Amino acid sequence: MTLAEKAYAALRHDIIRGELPPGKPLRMADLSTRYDMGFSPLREALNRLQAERLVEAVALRGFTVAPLSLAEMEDALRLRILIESEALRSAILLGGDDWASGIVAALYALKLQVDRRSEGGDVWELETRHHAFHRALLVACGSVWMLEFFERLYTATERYRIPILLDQGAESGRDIHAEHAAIAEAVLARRADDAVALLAAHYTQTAQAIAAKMAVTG
Amino acid sequence: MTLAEKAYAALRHDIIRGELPPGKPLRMADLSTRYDMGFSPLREALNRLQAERLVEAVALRGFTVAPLSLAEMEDALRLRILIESEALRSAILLGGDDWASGIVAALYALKLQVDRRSEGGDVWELETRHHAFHRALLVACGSVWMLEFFERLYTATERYRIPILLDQGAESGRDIHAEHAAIAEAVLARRADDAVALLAAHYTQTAQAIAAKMAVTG
DNA sequence: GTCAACAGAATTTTCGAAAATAACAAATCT
DNA sequence: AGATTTGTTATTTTCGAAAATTCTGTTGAC
Repeated sequence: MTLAEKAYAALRHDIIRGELPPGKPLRMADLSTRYDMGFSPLREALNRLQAERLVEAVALRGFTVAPLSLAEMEDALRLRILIESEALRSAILLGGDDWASGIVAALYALKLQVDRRSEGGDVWELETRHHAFHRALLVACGSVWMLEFFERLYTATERYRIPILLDQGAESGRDIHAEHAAIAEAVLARRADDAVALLAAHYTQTAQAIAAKMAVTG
Repeated sequence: MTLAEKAYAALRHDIIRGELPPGKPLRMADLSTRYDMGFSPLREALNRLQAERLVEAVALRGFTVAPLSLAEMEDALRLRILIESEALRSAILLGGDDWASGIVAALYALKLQVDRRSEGGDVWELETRHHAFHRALLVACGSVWMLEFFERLYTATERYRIPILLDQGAESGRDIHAEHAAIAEAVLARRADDAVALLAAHYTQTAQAIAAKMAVTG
């Protein structure tokens, strides 16, 4: 693994997790000491992240962490529903046994980590498995572009979900596992309309929870 | 404008236009002489293009121009229909006078260049105006993510359309201007269903023309 | 008191060379 | 003869410094 790839992974991680907060200027000198490498691999990583809209760049004035806004979050979630609905229908049509068992496995792994949460389970591992579950639903859709946009939008919305995720107690009465299980059940039974409706509802509720949170914390 | 931005624009241009053909290895030394600059700005540009899937990178083995495939083209055009249909409906709902007159202007500018084509009009200018027309249709959709994905997919499909565009004679009996005019008319009359159907048909025909061309030329 | 111009500092951008790695060819061993 | 190792070359990757640019604080004029 080259340094540039390490820099990319590390910066991406720190931005998504909120360790580098939105709007923060990313000075080359600071990054160089923080990640212990020269300018070149950092610049490469920052340019890739710029293309992904995780950082913004102004010529000769450097990079900053991309800002967050309620409007962008709602926009991204709306597009997630559009694209993932289509992808899910395709996957239900095209998916084979590997796909189906992958969903079962991902759901089970997610559940294990969900149950560990109250006793201090790693919240980032939970997030990783959540991502894996949603990807498992769509992976058989047969469209590389849909999967790419899924990843892009998931990353974008993940940044908004972090505050909720870190806020252990405030679950706002949702039973997340039940939602996931219901989606998985409908998908595995190949009830496309049900599955899409459940998935859309899942995201709409997420959007509302985020909006409520952002209204409080600013 | 920094050198890195120049490098990005030049490389992007040359790849999309096919001057750097699919699969071609992009050696740093060659690029350095070709564009007359050092490695650093080139690497930055290549990294951004990698994130846009216009070039592929393998660690320690350099960059190559991303390949083309019929399957990817059909995938991209299918997604264009999905996303642009939704964007077009939004734009028809939200668009004001600026948007509407922008469409009229873009269509007119496009027509001017189309008419110059038989007498050796610049084909790249034609392509620029074609892009501008399709963007003008959607620009009022109110979703930055949709517009971003539109640009991504337009760029991806543009590479496939180049052979057809350069092939002056072979028009396969389509009246492209009539198709654009019909779309614009339906959009301006706010007949969303008609407009979406016409746009989808426009793309489907394009996909077929590309597929036919690729079957011949390989 | 406000605005413009100017120096100095801070920062990014670019270059050229050194280091690291992979691909290739030749030589040695089984 | 075939396979494995060794050395050479080509290429990418990284670093550190120089160049270019922007920002900041101060001075001077109106």
